[in-house]
This record gives sequence, C-alpha cells and structure tokens, in this order.
Amino acid sequence: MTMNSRQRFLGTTQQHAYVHLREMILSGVYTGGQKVNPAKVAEELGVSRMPVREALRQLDSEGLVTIRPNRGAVVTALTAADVLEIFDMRAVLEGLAVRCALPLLTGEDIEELEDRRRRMDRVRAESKRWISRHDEFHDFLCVQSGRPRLTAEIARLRASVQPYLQMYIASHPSPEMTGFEHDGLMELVRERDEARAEEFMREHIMSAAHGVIEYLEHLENERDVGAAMPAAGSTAEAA
Amino acid sequence: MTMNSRQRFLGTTQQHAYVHLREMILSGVYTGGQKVNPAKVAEELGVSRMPVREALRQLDSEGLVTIRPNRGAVVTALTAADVLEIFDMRAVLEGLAVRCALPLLTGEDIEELEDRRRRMDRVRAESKRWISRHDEFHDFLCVQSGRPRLTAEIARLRASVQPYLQMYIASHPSPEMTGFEHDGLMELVRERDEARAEEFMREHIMSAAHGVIEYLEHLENERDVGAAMPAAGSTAEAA
DNA sequence: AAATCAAAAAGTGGATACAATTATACTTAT
DNA sequence: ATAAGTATAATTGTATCCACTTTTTGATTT
Repeated sequence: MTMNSRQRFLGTTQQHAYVHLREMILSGVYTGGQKVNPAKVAEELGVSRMPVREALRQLDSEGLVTIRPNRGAVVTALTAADVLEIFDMRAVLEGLAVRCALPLLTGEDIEELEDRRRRMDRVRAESKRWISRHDEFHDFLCVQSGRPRLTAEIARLRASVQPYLQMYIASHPSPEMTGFEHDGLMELVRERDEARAEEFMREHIMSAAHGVIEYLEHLENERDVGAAMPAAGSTAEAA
Repeated sequence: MTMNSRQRFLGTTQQHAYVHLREMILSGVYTGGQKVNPAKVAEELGVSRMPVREALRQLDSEGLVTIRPNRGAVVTALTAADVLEIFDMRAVLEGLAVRCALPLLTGEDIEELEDRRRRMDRVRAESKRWISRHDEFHDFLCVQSGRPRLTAEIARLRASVQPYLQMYIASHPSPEMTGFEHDGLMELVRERDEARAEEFMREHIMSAAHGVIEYLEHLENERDVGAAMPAAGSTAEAA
C-alpha cells in the first residue's frame, strides 16, 4: 500500500521529490503557511532527505515555498497584494507573448486556436475542466510566440496562483465563465492587430484577476477583525 | 593565502557557495558553456560538494546554469535570440514597475531619483561605473513600485544578461553613454503621466538592448561561417 | 589508419552519519 | 501565576561514503 512509488518513477529521485511536492502544493493538499517536514516527505516517498532538500530549494526559487536558514521550509502563503502583483506581471508578459506570436501565426495556427476556444466554450458549465482548457488556450498562444523563456515564466506565474484560483472557484459554485472575451481576442488575432491584441490580453487577464483578488481581500478582512479583537467575545462572556 | 574564506562568511555554507558561484558567473570568470566541476569548487571554498550542489540547483532555477541529469552543470550560454527575449520581458515588466511607482512617488522620492540621475551622468565617461549607477537608478524606481516580486524578477533578468552586456561594453570602448533619455523619463515622472512613462520605459530599455543584440548576432555569424566551412581558409592556403 | 569495443577513470546522485542550530518542555525564581 | 532560564528533543545543515552513470582511454580488429 505505502509501496514506494519511487520504483515506478523514471528519472532522478530529486525530480521525483520535486514533482511530488509541486503537485501537493498546486493541488492544495499542502496549504499556504504550512511547514514542510523534509524527513516525513522523504519517508513517504521512500527516499532520503537529501533529494527532498534539493527539490525544496528549487521550489523556493520558483516561489512555491519559502526557505528560511535553519528554520525550515514553509509553503508560500500569498496575500491579496501578492496575487495582484503576480497577475499584473502575467498580464504584461502575456500581452508581450501575443504581440510576438501574432506575426508568426499561420492560418492553420489560427484555426487550431479557434478550435481550442470552442472546446473551452463547450464545457463552460464545469469550472474545473473549463479552467484547464482555458489554460491550454493561453498556453498555445504563448508557445506560438517562439519565446520559450517567456512561455515558461508565464506558466510559472500561473502555477503560483493556482491554489488561490481553485479556492475562489470552489467558493463560487458555477460562476458562469466569461468566455465571450475570447471572441474579441480572436477577432484582433485575425486582423493581426498587434497593439490592440496586446492591450486586450492585458485587460482580459486583469478582469479575470479581480474576482480572485476581491475574494482574498474579503478573507483577509474577516481574518483580521477576528484576530484583532479575540478578547471581545470572551470578555463579554466573562462579564 | 588559500585561507579558507568560509571562516569569515556569515550564514550557511550553501549561501556562501551560492554567492561565490554567482559572482564568478556574473563577473564573467566562468564563461557561457563552461562546465562547472562541483568537486573543484568545493575544494576551493573548503567545503563539501553538497552545499555546492544545492547552490547549483538554485542557480539552475534562476537560469544562470543548466543542470542535465547525470551530466553535470554548465554555465548557461545565451544566444542573441535569448538576450532579445530577456530584454523584451524586462522592458514590459519595468514599464509596469514605473506605472505602479508613479502614483506612489513622493516629492522627496522624485528628488532622490533626480539625484541618482545626476550621479549617473557625472561618470558618463567611465562605462563600468556608469552601468552600476544606471542599474541603481532603475532599481530605485522599481523598489518604489512597492512590488517586491516584480522588483526581484527584473533584477534577475538584468543579472542574467550582465556578462553579455559587459562583453559588449568591453568591445566598444567608451561608447559615450546615452544618458539624455533619462531626462525624458524624469519629465514624464514629474507630470505623473503613467501611460507615457510606461511606454517610454519600454522603448528606453529596448534601445539599450539593440547594441548588445547586434553585437551578439555579429559574433554568432562570425562563429557560424567559421564553423560551417573551416576548410575554406586552409583550402585556399593549400591551393 | 579508422572504427569499435572494453575497461578504467572521472563524475554525478543518493544515503547515512554527524554537527550545529532552533524549538520545546520543564524548572526555578520573582 | 508569570517570566526567565536551562535542559532536552527535534530539526536543519554539512560531510563522508557508496552506487550508478557517463566519459575517456587504450587495445583490438578490419
């Protein structure tokens, strides 16, 4: 049962640990602020602490965990401000990506893009699948820019907010995804209007961001008033 | 003489190794494509291979070295296309940074910025010092955006092309740095014109990029013709 | 002389062992 | 009762050791 999954895994043990931890964080099993015990993780995977440490170091560089010297690693907890910052960065970078991709897109590419947009629309009701196809749509466009570093960076930023996006979605059952925006984008793509497509992409991403950010601000406010006067209730009780 | 510099270094051995390797790469002592021998580095620093390995893993995540499983680490060698990609990313991100900083800047901040611009201009002739002060000017503006992740990412991108910038500078003795552009930026900052300041910053960064990129393309062409027909010269000689 | 293969050397990845640091629990004093 | 201090446990950081992979070298064959 706890049969060592290392056996089936191809590649180095470090990669195995990296993939495992990353999945755990992105899927929300390890939640923000939580300490990561390397010894436990190592035992779970049936490996030593060393490859786990290296995986954590890598995840730290990518922003998913935060290592403090001699004090261990914690899963990075993002504030609403952090999430805003990340979306802002993604917005300008993905704007750049469309701008670069536009002159390189063949008619075939545009057809494929249109296809993906339709596939996305088809599952508008199921938020999880829609998100996944939405990501694929965006990713396809990024890849067509012929800029691997840009594409990777955008993917990294997208991943780092993923758990928060999922929380938001979970708390807003069936928010009827706004797919129509992509029609506007497709139109600008066909017209090969670089400037307007870039601008449109920026606005599109930030409009998606607002929901998540407001949700997180709401949570933070709730938590703050709760933490600021924890004595209020008990004082009343005592009195 | 080879007195173990670890003694004087505060912090973990891993940090020591990281700082050391980073300096070596950024200063150009380790040049692009070169293999890094962890055992040698470890001995030089008077530490074991383990912290060196972790430092390399981190540098890999940051793009300064490339680790291939079972085949060691090499200093990342960037092509002209890579450098263009990085400058493009920096341009849009730093555009975002000014836009965010503008509404937050106090009169004092603007004075300080102006001060830095003057200090930069004062050493226009000495390219090394000018570069350094130029970076500080840009960094100050980034910090004022109140976006730590954005600031860090921009710094990372700037660092990754630093060796190439230095090569370019070295091969173009005293290119009479174009400081005047910053006057235009300062004007837009004072007017608090977010949109135009963002656009200006983008263009400013890309104009700085062109020199480096052309230089690298030139080098690549030279290398390519040299490699494509290495017999050409010797054939002529033989004939 | 060039190509192929085998064996050795070098190098990388991972595990265990040990040292140093931080966190926790317990005591003691105010 | 609370706070400070100390002892102990837990965790983190580093080094050494071993196994496995890649690279190099040299011998052999065509």
